[in-house]
Amino acid sequence: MAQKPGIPKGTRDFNATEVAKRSYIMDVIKEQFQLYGFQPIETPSFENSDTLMGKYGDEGDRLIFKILNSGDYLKKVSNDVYNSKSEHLITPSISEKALRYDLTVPFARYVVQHQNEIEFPFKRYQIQPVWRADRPQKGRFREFYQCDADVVGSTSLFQEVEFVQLYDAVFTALKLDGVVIKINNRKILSGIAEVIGAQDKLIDFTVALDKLDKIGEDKVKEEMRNKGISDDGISKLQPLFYLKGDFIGQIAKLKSILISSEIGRKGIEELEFINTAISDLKLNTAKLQLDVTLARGLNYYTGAIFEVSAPEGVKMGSIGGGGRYDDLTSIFGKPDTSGVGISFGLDRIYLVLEELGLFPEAITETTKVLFINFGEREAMTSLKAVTQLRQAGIKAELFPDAVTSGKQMKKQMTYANRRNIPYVVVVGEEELINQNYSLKNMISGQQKTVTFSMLLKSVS
RNA sequence: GUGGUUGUAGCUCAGCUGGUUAGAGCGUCGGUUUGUGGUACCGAAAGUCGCCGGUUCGAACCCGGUCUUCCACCCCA
Repeated sequence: MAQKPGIPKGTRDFNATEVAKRSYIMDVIKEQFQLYGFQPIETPSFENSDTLMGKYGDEGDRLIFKILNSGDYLKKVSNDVYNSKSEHLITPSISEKALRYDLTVPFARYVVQHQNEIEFPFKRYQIQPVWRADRPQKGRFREFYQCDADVVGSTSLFQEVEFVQLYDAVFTALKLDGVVIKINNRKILSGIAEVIGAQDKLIDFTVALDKLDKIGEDKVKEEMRNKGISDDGISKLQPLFYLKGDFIGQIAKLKSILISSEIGRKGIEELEFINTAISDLKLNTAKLQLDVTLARGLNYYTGAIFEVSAPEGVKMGSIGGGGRYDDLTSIFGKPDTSGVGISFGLDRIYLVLEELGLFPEAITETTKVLFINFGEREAMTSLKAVTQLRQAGIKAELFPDAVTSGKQMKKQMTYANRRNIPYVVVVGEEELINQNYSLKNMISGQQKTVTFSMLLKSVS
């Protein structure tokens, strides 16, 4: 055998079953997006580098796939730059475009670019692939789909409330019970940083705090110390490490910690509003949980932060995330436009549904009736019946190649069996003479001779 | 980007401290059954042991590089 072809690491081929299952998830999400009033848009798979670079931090820049300029791209590079061997200098001069890294930044660009055509508040959804030059792991790919819904141009906290409901609606529709919608607020994190005198180290502080679940209290403190947060400040955090219990209880404790911080109090107020509304409106299957250690997400979140984790017992990272960003469009020249949005990780949801066996049987259903092909005359008669069945909305097909021996018959039956086609119709010489059809049920193995109207009725 | 891990037939995997013609199960194909699949029996095909190089009389096995898989970190859906 010749050298086998392959695909780049972190990418995948999808077979018919996989495509059907992925479409199922996307259709459910789309349906809910539309029920909540979101309109679809699409943006190009690659953007100008300026649009993307610097929006995700240094780490993000590293993970953006850059597209090499066309033509003799080295010719334009000055000798100084060329000899510098510095990627920071060389990359911009040989690459001016890059594959999109997420859907939020291109959306912000879209909003600014089309601001005069858009009615605000603008609610849009977008389901498209994104690319990251990451090292693959379970549930982590270099090409994957994001399903985003965002609202820009409204500061109302009802948006946050509706997004919690939307998460609940989608996962309920997917029969994925028991997902946990974790919520936090950047203002609370800012408030805490303020209280411990580490306002300038907010990012370092939150990144460390976020790891509490994973590495434990001691390591978190160690990391904070390494980042230059004072021991005095860290000791003030102590109550945070034991902040357990229900939403209201946690809020009460936070209030006492953040009493001196105006921004912290504002964050608490927002969380209370959302929780009160959700308690009143009620969720179907999801749970809303306050998690003050939740700090993931991009540097641009300013208010609410969301993350959805799979039901307990499923080993999978987050299956969704989002938050409010007050200033994203100002990077592109449109200040004072608040946005809030959420994202669904299609590929991870797929893995979770697969693991729990939650895909409906029906989605992989293919052809329902296969006609055995005995030759030209028989095939023509069969094709007439096939056409009528199709008009009646029944998936039907004729085996394209004729029987030339008994083995061919066997081959066609095997084909039907492999493809899980539940009915086979035999139209041979006998049936042609008698103007009837031999209908075989492939599950029971029973066969009967019928007229067309009986055939239609049997397979409907 | 850092550290580790994996790669043998279409698939899942054996293969002892390096030693003749590299094995199994499942699948595929053929036959028992020339108008009948899914279960049974018989038989067959199929592998430059990820790729390149090195050590050795001799390498699937040891060493180096590279690609790939999965995992941890970084970060994240």
